[in-house]
Order: sequence, then structure tokens, then C-alpha cells
Amino acid sequence: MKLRVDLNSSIPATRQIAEALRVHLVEGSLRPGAKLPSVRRLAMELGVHFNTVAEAYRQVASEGWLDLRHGRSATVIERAAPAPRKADLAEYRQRLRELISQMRAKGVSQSKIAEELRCFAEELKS
Amino acid sequence: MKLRVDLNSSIPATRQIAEALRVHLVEGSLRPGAKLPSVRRLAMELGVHFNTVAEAYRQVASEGWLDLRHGRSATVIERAAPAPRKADLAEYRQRLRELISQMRAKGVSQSKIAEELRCFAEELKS
Amino acid sequence: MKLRVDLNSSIPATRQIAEALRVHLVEGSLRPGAKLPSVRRLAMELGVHFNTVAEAYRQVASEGWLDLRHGRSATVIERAAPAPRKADLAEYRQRLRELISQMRAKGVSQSKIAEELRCFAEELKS
Amino acid sequence: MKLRVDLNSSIPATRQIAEALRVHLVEGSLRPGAKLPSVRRLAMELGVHFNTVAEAYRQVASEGWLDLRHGRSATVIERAAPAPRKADLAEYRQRLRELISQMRAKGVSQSKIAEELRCFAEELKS
DNA sequence: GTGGTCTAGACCACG
DNA sequence: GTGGTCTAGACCACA
Repeated sequence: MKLRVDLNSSIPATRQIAEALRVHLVEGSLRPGAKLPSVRRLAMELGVHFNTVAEAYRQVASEGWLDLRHGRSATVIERAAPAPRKADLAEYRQRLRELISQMRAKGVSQSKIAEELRCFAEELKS
Repeated sequence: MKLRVDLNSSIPATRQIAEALRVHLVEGSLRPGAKLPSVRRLAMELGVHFNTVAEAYRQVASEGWLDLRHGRSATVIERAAPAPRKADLAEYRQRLRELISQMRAKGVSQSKIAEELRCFAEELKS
Repeated sequence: MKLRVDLNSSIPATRQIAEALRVHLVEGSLRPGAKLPSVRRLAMELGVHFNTVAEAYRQVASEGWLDLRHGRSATVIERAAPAPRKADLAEYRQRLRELISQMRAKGVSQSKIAEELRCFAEELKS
Repeated sequence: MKLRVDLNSSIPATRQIAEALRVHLVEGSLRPGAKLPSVRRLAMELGVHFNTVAEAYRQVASEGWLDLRHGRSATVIERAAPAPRKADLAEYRQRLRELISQMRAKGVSQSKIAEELRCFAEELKS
């Protein structure tokens, strides 16, 4: 498992790590039963404080992906996929619309954005 | 032009207003030359402090959408699209990826997400 | 409103502050609508870091006592008293039994403990 | 003597074991002279690592309840009740107050709480 | 060895 | 002015 974090990015390291973990979890490269590296080890590898990693683990655990208990290493657990609520979908659509507005506001062209979206859509197909 | 803000929401009012403006600007319901309501009037309508609206106007203006000068009403301007910085693009891609992971974590199926993305991409083409 | 915290105590300041707030809230000296002092002001008064107070506020707010929103001062809110669940009562009884065992283990005499308990019971009557 | 520990509980095993022992010791079901099961045996029964049991024994022993020596089984001893330190008493009073606030916050009525306290006080008298 | 807590300081966002 | 976030370091608790 390899995680990339960019310490110079304006996106906080905690969020980057949590997000990278979610990607692995969602995509199946981290399966139930797998043990994550210890917070301290991963922190050293990434060049961040161990609390930064610990917080990321906690966030992901609070979403039901990890069993995180004192003294034991963090373990991926079987996770009952919740049924998506309609309200959630509407909210996500709204957030997507806002994200696109922001991109256009920052000067990214419509065609470039459309290309990005299609690119992600393709990735999901596989 | 109608803006919806929910004062009880945990999303801060400033951001809600700025987002709503951006959506209108980007989607064309606010065209160059259009005049926005005065800060105080809009504030009264929305039930927020006028500074809150002023801050939202300033944010949107700083992105090049508005001509904001003392004594005149805020006017939408034809804006030279700023060159998107590479770092920005990377950040937006990251945020998009994150949004998608969250949707999947919430139980939205891959195909459903892909469909949403393509749908937005189509809208942008036109 | 006066809060006492003992920085030399082994009990963490955050917990002491949260607890002191709870006592005021439960006993009615902080009523719905009342505004708490700002985290920074209270922190200065108590001689702790403002984050310590902020965390205490957050804990109490998460129990439904406070309206805690960015930029506004913390306000006591009307709180629907939840119906006590039976399981809760059993748990509290267990915790009380454990607390008493610990006191006896530390050398506090039975009669002294009984006296304490009766003393608290009296306070509650009024 | 039977101890219940719940390995799935968020309460750590060590604490659960130590608490359970204290309750037995204080309430008299473990009297001076009684021998506790060996660390390994109890650990096996409870399904925990023997170090976990050993740590619990050590904690209880450090409070003067047990004679814990290499090669002999842990034995309950007649203990000279240690003099309670004033600071301890204050801390316990604080914890009791905290427990009561929590009960009230959870919706348990004052009179119900007072009744519980008096009930425990009576038990101690005998 | 593991993860967790508490405190702290620099900086940010909101009104 | 308000509260909040992020990172950090010393120390603690658990297995």
C-alpha cells in the first residue's frame, strides 16, 4: 500500500491521508482483515507527526472502515455498505455543482472540466 | 435572481452566498452588465448582517466576476478568464476524487456516480 | 458564573471545566439564552490555553446544552431532557459501585463514604 | 469467584478485570487468605493475554490487597488500610459529582438519584 | 510494541 | 470580536 501526500499542498495532511486510505478501501486494495501500518511507522514514512496519521485513522474508523483499539494495530473490518439515502444524493449533486463553479471561477475552461469529469467516469467503469 | 441560504445550516452564511452567486454567474443567469442588489438590501432579504453579504461579494469580486466600487452597485463584468494555475487544477482533481470516494462510502454505486459525472460533463459542453 | 479548576490536580483541565459547566447547567444557574464567556476570556481567567476551554465547550455542546457556532458566542439552548433508558441506569449503578470500591481500596472508610453519599443525596433533595 | 469481561467493550480488559477484583475484595467475597487463580489460568478462562491479567493483579496488589510473589499464587492479605490522602478524597468527591451530573443530563430525576445514593450508603453501613 | 490524551501555538474562518 | 483547524510534543494506557 502506498500513499502519496504533498506536504506543500494547501490541503491538510490529515485529510490527504484519510482520503488516500478511503480510496484504497473503496477500491479494494485494502480488504477486511488487513492490518494498517502503525501510526508511528506510517508517520515516519510520510514525514508527518504521528498524531496527524492517528487523526486520519480515527476519521476513517469513524466511518466504519477500521477497528481501532488501544494497543492493537488498526485493522480493516467488514463494512455493511449503507443504503444511499436520497437526500445524500441530492447533496452530493449540489456539492459537485459547486465544485464545478469554483473551477470555472478559477479559470479552468468548460471543456477542460468536462474532460476531467469524463476521465473520472471512465475510471469508475472498470 | 434568488439565493437560498439556510441560517441554521452548519455551512457558514458567507460561503453559502458566495457559492450561490458563483453558480448563477457560471451558469449564465447573471450576465455581464447585470447589477447585483445592494449589500444592505440583500442582507435584509436573507436575514444576515450586511458584512456577511459584503464579504461574499468581495470573495466573488476577487475572482474577477464583479466590479465593486464605492457608491455604485456591484456590477457583473465581462471577465478575462484568469489562467488556471497548475496547483489549483491538481487540488480540484483531488477534491473531485475525494467527493467520489465519499459517495461510494455512502453506498452510491459506481455506475450511478459515473452517470452523474457524464451528465454534468454534457451540460458543460453546451 | 464562577468555575473552579485546579491546575495541579491530576484531573485534566478540560474535564474539570466541562464538568463545572455541566453542574451549572444542570442546577439551573445557566439557563437557556445565557451566553457563555468567550473561550479566550475564560481561558485567561482560568489560566489555561484557549483550546482547553474550547474543547470543554465542544464536549458540553455535543451533549446538547450549547449552540456553538463559528463567530457567535456560545449560547445555552433549551434542551429536551431525554428519557432515561433502563440500560443507562444499570450502567450508572455499576459505575457507582466501582467508584465506591476504588474509594475503599484507597483507604477511605466505609462510614466516611456513606456519609459522602448521604451528603450528596441531601443536596439533590433541595 | 467469577469475573465478567467483555472483550468487545471499549473499556479495556485490564481495567475491567481490576474493577471486578476490587468489587469482590471490597464486598467480601474474596477474604484474606484466599488464593487467586494463576495469571495464566485466569487469562485463558477470560480469553486475554496473560500480561493483561498480570497487570490487573499488579494494580490491585499495589493498593495493598494482594501478596504477589514469584512462584506463589496471589493471595489476598489482611491489609492495613492505607491512610486516604486528602487530595484523593477531593478527587473522588469530584468524580461522584461528575457521575451525578451525567445521570441528570441523561434524564434521571433528582429524587431517583438521591434514592440510589442512599441505597448504597445503607449497604455500606452493614 | 500498539493507539490515545492532553495541552499548546500558529493560523484560519466567520460575523 | 467570535469559534475552529491543523500540527505538534510530552506523556499515558493497553496488550
